[in-house]
Amino acid sequence: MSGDHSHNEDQVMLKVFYNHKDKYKEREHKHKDHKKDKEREKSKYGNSDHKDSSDKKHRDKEKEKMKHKDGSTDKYKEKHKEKRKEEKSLDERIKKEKENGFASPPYMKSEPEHDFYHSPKHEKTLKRERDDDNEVQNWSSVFAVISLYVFVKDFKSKKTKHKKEEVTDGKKKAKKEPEEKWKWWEEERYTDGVKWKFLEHKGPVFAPPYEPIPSNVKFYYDGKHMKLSPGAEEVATFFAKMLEHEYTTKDIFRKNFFKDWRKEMTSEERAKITDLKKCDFTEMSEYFKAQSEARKSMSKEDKQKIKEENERILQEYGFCIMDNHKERIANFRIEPPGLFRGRGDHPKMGMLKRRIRPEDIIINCSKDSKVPEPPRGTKWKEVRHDNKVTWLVSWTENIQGSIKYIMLNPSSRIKGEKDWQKYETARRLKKCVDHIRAQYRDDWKSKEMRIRQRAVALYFIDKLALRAGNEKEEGETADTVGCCSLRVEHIKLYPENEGQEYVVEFDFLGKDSIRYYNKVPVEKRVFKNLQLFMENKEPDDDLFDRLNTSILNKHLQELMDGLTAKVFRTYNASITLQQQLKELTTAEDNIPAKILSYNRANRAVAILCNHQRAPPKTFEKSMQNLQSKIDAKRDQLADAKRELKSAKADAKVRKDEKSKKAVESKKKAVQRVEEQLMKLEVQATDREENKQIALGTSKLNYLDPRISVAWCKKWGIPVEKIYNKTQREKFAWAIDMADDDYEF
DNA sequence: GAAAACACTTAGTATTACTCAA
DNA sequence: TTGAGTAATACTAAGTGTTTTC
Repeated sequence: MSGDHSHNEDQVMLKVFYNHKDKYKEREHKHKDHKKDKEREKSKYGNSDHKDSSDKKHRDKEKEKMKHKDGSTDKYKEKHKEKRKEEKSLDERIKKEKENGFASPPYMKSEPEHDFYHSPKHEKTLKRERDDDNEVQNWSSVFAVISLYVFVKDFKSKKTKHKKEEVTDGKKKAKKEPEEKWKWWEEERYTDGVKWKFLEHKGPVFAPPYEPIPSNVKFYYDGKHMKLSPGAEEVATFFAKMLEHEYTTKDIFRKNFFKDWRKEMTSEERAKITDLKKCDFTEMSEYFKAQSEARKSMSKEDKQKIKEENERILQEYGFCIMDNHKERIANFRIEPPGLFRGRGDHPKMGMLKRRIRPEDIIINCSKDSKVPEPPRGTKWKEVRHDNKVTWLVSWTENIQGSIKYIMLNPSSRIKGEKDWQKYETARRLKKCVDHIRAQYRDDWKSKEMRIRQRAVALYFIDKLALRAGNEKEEGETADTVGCCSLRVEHIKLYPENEGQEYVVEFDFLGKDSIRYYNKVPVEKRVFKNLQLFMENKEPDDDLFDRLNTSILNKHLQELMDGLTAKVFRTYNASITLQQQLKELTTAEDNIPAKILSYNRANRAVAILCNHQRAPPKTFEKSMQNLQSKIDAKRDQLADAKRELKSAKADAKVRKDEKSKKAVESKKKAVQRVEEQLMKLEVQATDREENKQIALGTSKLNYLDPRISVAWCKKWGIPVEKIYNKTQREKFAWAIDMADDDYEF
């Protein structure tokens, strides 16, 4: 967790911040020019009392808008209006038909029958269920619908493919493109807090039971061999497996581990093993290393077998049926026992994460679904049917006492809808951000301390994309902060620094104990306020002592429906991407150069959001490799040019067709090599700039995918160059709906 | 109204799978 | 065919923000 920025990186960072600041100024300017707009906005949002009825009406209206149509998608929705009309009437028909509360489908698509996926497994289940009179009706109707309309994730299964082809052949060939994906974004959403109407799954996959190590792999205490009881041995292996890791050198880790380990020992063991330093795990560690080596060098067939088994488990447990669609589950495996690996200086690192048993598990599914079977001889803690939540399985973890969940994959409807909604909220912020900014600037002058604090904090959240900063229980987690929980010790004020006025230096550990370091010039008022907030305080006192996240969010909620601190991060990230893309993309550039521009825009966002990574272990080496490739390519280019030159000379003398052709082909060769060289150089630049910056987090969580999709469409870049397969699945909605002129 | 519980998103790292040059 | 390097995926910790409880 270094987080130490080099000078260079600081500059990059500052550059982006300055950019940001300039843009902000620009916006302010615009703001002045549009006083009328401002006035309108003001009346729209009010400025003191937000509880007046017109305001409420407005908010309700906004809410309504969000529910049914999102500004951006007007055009898009229009496209599908017709279709939906059709579907809706069907919907109603079906609703009337099924009123017994089970998985009645929202509607049925008028898809050709041959387009369905009928897994052999379903057939089986269906047959089994037919034996049960009570359920026959439910099941047959459910499956009738499912068969008509199941979202098919993977058609690769041979049987299915075969079946499908048969049917397709029997009917018209028109529907050749088979992978018809379910476009949930073309459908109505639930608006009443209901997350689903039907949910069925097979429950979690438990961690494999402990396999004792062979008796020749020994554990030594104080130099003497000691056979451990199975319970103590298992925990010992957890430590042994981590022996190479830095964790095991840390005092807290060792202390916590030892304490928990002793709890698992028999009383004899406990009496004997009193000092971790005297424990010798090396044989165990070697054994596991050898095992993983063996796994690597397994025969192809064996590897294939394992792969097939994993695939089987995935097929059985990795999917659920939610509202007539087969959806992928994200984490269907229960976390195996082990030693807790908290990040940063976590006071609980090294503690034993205990094994989760069926008795710890709460299953969530619909009443009319087939409840998953617990492993033989066990039972679930509870089975509930709560369709106001999205999780399938939950358990309480023993380190922090928090609840863990099994939920759906990001490609699922339930996650996608939420994600889409998130960006729509951010776009609504775009519409009123000028007003909000004007307001908090005004609040810097407030007579009330709490309001000034709120306004300065909000300024940081907006300008620097800081996280909200909830309070944390002391001693339970690593000491990290966000905006509202900043302490006096985390900032330094410089009336003047390196030629700039009113500079604030931030230095603190944020989420995941990643260091945030930044020097920013701020407005005089902010600076003066900060001086005031810090007066007569100790370094470990709260900077904003009259503020917390719930006060801040309550305030934001009044400014805009659905507005919270984190919306600013989404908004600023997405708007920055859009602006940077506009700024950096050059029409004349070729595709690799354009992609470099994209990555740079993405990088600007990652820097803004402080998304860091440890430089890859192989970084230097891979850079060297790339450099030697570049050198080789340069040599090749020189050769090609030489050859072209001589060919030209040759052609001048001979003046025949053959030599002219030779010149042409040499020219082309030069061009080709030049292109290759450029590609490599671009790659090197990209990689170098990316050394400590993680692009993935912002790409996945902060950047409205429609911006990227639109950019791809506009410049003719294949979307595969920007999003890999998983990302394309997650953003299928955006890829489908964004046109090249999409504006965030 | 504060604390605790809950639900869900965001985050970096470890592991695995894939790719491509030798 | 192999294995090094890289990309993708899996994993799970650590946040945010809402709801429930006391």
